[in-house]
Amino acid sequence: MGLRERKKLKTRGAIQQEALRLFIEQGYAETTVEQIAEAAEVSQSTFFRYFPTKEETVLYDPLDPVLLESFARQPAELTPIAAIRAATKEVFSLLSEAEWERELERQRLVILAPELRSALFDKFVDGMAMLAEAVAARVGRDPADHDVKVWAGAVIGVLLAAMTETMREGKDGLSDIPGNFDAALATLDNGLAL
Amino acid sequence: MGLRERKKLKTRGAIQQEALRLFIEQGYAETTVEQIAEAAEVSQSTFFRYFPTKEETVLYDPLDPVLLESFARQPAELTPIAAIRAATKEVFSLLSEAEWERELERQRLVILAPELRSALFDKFVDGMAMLAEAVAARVGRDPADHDVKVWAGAVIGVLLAAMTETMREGKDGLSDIPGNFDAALATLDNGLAL
DNA sequence: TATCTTTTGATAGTAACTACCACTTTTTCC
DNA sequence: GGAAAAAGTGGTAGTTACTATCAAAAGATA
Repeated sequence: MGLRERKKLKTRGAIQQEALRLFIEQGYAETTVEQIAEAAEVSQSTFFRYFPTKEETVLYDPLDPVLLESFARQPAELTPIAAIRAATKEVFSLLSEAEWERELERQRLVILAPELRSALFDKFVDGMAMLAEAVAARVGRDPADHDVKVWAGAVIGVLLAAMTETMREGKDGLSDIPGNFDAALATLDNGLAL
Repeated sequence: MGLRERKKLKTRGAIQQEALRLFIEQGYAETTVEQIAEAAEVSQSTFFRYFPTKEETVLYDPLDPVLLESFARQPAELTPIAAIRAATKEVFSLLSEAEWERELERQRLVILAPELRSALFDKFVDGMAMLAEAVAARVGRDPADHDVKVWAGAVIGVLLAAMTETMREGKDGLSDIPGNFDAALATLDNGLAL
């Protein structure tokens, strides 16, 4: 890996880290891009070269691809939903204490700042498409298949429900999205009796 | 109703109408608030007094409350999902040709403009909460009940899937969100077999 | 008519984001 | 190793959504 690429990774990391720090300290809306750029020791121009919007500094989730890969590796006997649950469990258990803290903090930020929450939409749509593709490969169907799409939609919807549930609790430091997500998936897998 | 109130309704309507017209003609991002204000013959200050953001001129959906009310009136024998399907069918059949056109146009706008799509998130979250409340009343459970929330999440997720499916088709003038939604709900009601 | 309240428009400002250009740093090729 | 090409950086000058403030106009009330 050339020097140029290493430098890029470093600046990207620095910007994101300083952004998160400032958001936590002062709040999202109260932090300007100017401040972030200054703290990361780059110009505003550079900031916008690395992140198309201020939102993206928080919204980028490095865990997504890891989760998908783990999902693909789960044994074939499991139902698709059981495979999701196993994958999330595996990935989160691999996280170090510090990474776990950082991830929870990020999720808290996303949930608490209304501007960020609304920007989440596109992430959900993208996630749904990726999920549809992954499960299609798993059960040997077309990703464009109607049932596959509906299934992915339902799973993403359940994730949304878990998020908002966490949101409502979230006065204190709990905010256990993964746990709530797992419970919700279990319910969905059991047939959604009402 | 006093003159003051009538005037307010009129300005509100004028702003929204001119906004939609301009968005369709020139695109959402290409239309400035200044243009809308000018077309509606008000100042920018007044614009922002009526609509907190530019987005809100498109995002307000007058059909939501009507749908909920219809849902509550559906016969008790129907499963909750069957009740949703019956309600949407009823409400859309009540629309005049012109209203239907206008509603489709609005939905097309929301789907096509990325800025608007991301602003949809809060609408979905709100919709999910309202749906949870409605279905809780219907089956005699607590709206905070875990199963109820998961169910509402799944339904909203399925709606999301129907929307994106429509989005992908949507090169031509089709864009039949209600139809796709109905089909997706049918699948969900049959147990999401994969 | 006189006064009190609401609505309006004008002005000035902030902050996110874009376009452009000159300058420096890294890579590539001889 | 050095020159040319490519990529990355910072600065400046915009545009636009949105906020704050205030004086003038219009409507309600008596």
